[in-house]
Amino acid sequence: MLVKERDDNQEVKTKEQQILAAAEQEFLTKGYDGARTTAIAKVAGVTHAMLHYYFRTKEQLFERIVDEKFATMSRSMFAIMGDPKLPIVERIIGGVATHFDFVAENPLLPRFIINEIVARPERYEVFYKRAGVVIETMYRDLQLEIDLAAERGEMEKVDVKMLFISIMSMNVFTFVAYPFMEPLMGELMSDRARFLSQRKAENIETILRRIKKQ
Amino acid sequence: MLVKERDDNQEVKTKEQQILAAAEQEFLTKGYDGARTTAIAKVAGVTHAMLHYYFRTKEQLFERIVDEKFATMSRSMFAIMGDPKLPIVERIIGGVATHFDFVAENPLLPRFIINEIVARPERYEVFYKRAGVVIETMYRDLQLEIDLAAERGEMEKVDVKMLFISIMSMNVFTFVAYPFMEPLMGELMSDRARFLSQRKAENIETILRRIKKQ
DNA sequence: TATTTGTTTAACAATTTTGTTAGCACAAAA
DNA sequence: TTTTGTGCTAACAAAATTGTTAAACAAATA
Repeated sequence: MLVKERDDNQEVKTKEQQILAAAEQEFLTKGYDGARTTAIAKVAGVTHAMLHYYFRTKEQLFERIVDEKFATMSRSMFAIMGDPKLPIVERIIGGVATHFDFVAENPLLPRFIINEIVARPERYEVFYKRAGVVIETMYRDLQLEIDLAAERGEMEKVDVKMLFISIMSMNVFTFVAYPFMEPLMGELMSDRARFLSQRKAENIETILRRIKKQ
Repeated sequence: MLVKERDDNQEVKTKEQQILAAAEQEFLTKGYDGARTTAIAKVAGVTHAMLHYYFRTKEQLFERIVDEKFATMSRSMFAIMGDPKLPIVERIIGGVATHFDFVAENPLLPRFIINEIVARPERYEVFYKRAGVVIETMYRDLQLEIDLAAERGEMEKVDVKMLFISIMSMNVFTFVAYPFMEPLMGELMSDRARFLSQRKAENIETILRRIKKQ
């Protein structure tokens, strides 16, 4: 009985899915150390024995979440690459916007990933082995395109990696530091949606000015 | 016997100081949940009963560290304000540089603070109450100065708060995301000191272009 | 020297958290 | 109808972690 149905034929989550959903919430907000399997079970609405029945250990449940989160984060980073069909400047600006939206949809992700990597770097060597090569190639291609555009006088000659770090900095910080900044910024951040749209425009403007020929 | 001395008359840390030093390291790297009082005691070279003798609870020991860290972070933020005697553009650029150096000296601080605030926001209402007012006044003054300079055509008219967020974003991200980025960036980040100096220049350049009149 | 005060340790206690197990209930298969 | 397997619960077990205490010891003080 993998998919449960109610009388009215609406699909309902299986217990396993309920546990996964609760675990995602708990791990993303509190991290591995702060998360409690009993709390996860409670939120999921099952006994904690149930949790161990399905996932055996906290560690294994955590891995399920971590794997998915790393995959999501990889996709978000590739979003910065932008649409290869566009001219380079629009491509970069489109990349900033797409990346911003990606992080906006997963605002808890960056802090979670960074904390994880600091806590147990060894664990993610596999991830880096695969990602490193892919990224290096994509960087080379993009750098080539930028250098050509720069020679044509269409933009400033910049280092792709540095540019990427700047883009990630501004987009990620917006969400990671939100809880810290919000009470300090008064009016500006009181309306979250409004602030985010302003911030997105600001990040785009900042990057645009960085790559514009002066 | 508050200050211990050795035969050779060199000063040695008291047990209390040893515990505090070890606790700072443990809490900054692992956070409250990940930290273990036994591990702190071990690093400090004392029994864990000793730790409880001096600080009674993990909570109280943590508060000692947290208070100091929040003070340090406040100072780092005021660094962005720059030197009021300088012309506004130099003042801002100087602020970026000083803030960068500040974070460089406390690379573990931002992640620690953010994690703390996410974990228990209530606890820091006091901090925000005090900081909020001070910051609001300083913002107003700076914004005034910027608006005047903009009217004189010396710089672009920008929102101070947005500018501050951009500055913090780029400077803080450099250090917070370092462990995550380093294995992805190959050559660029293999020499930490070299990378940091390049990154500092890049952050300054980015902010400079943001406020330059076009 | 005797007394007091503060420091240290070892052993223990309490609590929290994770993980296990025996067995019940129920549905599908034989 | 019996059997088999799965989902599930309650109660228990184990481990890790924090916190306490009594007593030994050392240092300062009267």
